[in-house]
Amino acid sequence: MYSLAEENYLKTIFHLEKECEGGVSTNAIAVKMDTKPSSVTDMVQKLAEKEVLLYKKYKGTQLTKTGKKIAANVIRKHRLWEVFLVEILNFPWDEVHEIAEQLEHVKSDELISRLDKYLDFPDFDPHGDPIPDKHGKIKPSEKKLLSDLEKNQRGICVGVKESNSEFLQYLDKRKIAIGSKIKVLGKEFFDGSMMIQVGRNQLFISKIIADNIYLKTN
Amino acid sequence: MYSLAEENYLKTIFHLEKECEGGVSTNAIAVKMDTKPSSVTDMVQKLAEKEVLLYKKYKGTQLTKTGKKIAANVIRKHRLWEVFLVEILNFPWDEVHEIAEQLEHVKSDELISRLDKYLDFPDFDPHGDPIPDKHGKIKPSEKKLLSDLEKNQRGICVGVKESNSEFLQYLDKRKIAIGSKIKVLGKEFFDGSMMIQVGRNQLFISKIIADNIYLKTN
DNA sequence: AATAAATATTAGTAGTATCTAAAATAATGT
DNA sequence: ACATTATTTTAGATACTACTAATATTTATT
Ligand SMILES: [Mn+2]
Ligand SMILES: [Mn+2]
Ligand SMILES: [Mn+2]
Ligand SMILES: [Mn+2]
Repeated sequence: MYSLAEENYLKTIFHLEKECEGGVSTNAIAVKMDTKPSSVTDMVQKLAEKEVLLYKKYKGTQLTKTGKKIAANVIRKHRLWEVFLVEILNFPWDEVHEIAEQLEHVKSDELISRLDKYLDFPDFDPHGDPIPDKHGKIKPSEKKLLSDLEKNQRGICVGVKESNSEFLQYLDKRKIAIGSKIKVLGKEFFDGSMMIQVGRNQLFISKIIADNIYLKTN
Repeated sequence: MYSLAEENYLKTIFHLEKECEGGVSTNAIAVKMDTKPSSVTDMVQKLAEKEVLLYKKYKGTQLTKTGKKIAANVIRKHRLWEVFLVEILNFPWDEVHEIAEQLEHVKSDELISRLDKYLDFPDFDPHGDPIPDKHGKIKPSEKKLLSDLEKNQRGICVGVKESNSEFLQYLDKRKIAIGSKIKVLGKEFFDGSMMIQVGRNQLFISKIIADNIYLKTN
């Protein structure tokens, strides 16, 4: 059984592996977890002994198959609980992450299995992130960043990249939600800002915003 | 904010205070928490400094008003989650306690408030125990032990005293549940064993069983 | 009241998870 | 190539929780 701290490290490394190729750095983990590099070294060495990750001094770490499975399971629990909080308890989507951070560490396979069934086996969490299956497998989904679309292209919002509260409330205010139809009306060359149409409304967004919205195009 | 360990101590002492009058002994806490008396002394001294309980060396402890409130809130969360697990996720009543032991420590008032509402503000958990309100107040309920009834008295099962899995499964097998109508057909003088009627069935139970079933009589 | 037994506390140790400060290694710029 | 900077690791300290063994206190027994 893995401790809360161990689970959080595995989860963080799992997420970082998708961005950095070939070994996650100590610093990257420290930044993401808001802790000190020395603490990361300690934990990473402990986890290496438990064989959930590979570690070579000064060279960064990679999860083993076991490590990935444990991490994916924590993420599965996190996202299922988020669905529960939004769909069943009617939380706004910007308030659920913190609570799911706690719920994801509750240990009971039976609980997650029943929760999954009760929620009717959802494939995505409220922010559009895929929910791993019980074996840790994640469906690959072809989604594009809004910032990569060109003028006159259109798509449906399927997720967000960052999901901090301020950003999600920004989207709420502008009626951008999962499922919204978005069309690029114009795109500035030099700063990547855009004029877009969301439903009937037209609005202007910066590249930073466009970099954090995922669309499915057809 | 109180740690998981602290919350468990407060909860345990809260429960023990109802039985032992005038100070809960270190040993009693140790037995109930399956730990060593020396560990209890350590923790109790720490909690005394935080002023959630009163402690005099060799004299046992008593919760302060603050301590009682914290404990009651943990119990409130525990029991609400048990209702959720049984009523919503259809867990059998003998499997929910362990999971609720973990869920009770999730910190979010908003979560509990919404869960309470979603469950339609239940007054009792699946074992018949009262759910404290958000101020920590518990409705006093007049319930009697089955073992205190005499021949020909009758009542409705409203709860159980012990709720370990074996006992609850024993009750399941004999179709004794919350809401069951029970009548005492006969009672042995020397060992307190009874012949009872549950619905249409007659069955024989030992005093130990009768000591753990609560009835409401009218 | 003296002795024995039960109960409770203290002292010292250990495991977990963090931190700061110092030292080691790697990467970068001239 | 060498100096500077950034990154990473180690050493040593702290907080938390629980343990064992030794000591102190209370309670029960004769
Ligand atoms: Mn989240
Ligand atoms: Mn977490
Ligand atoms: Mn319970
Ligand atoms: Mn607990």
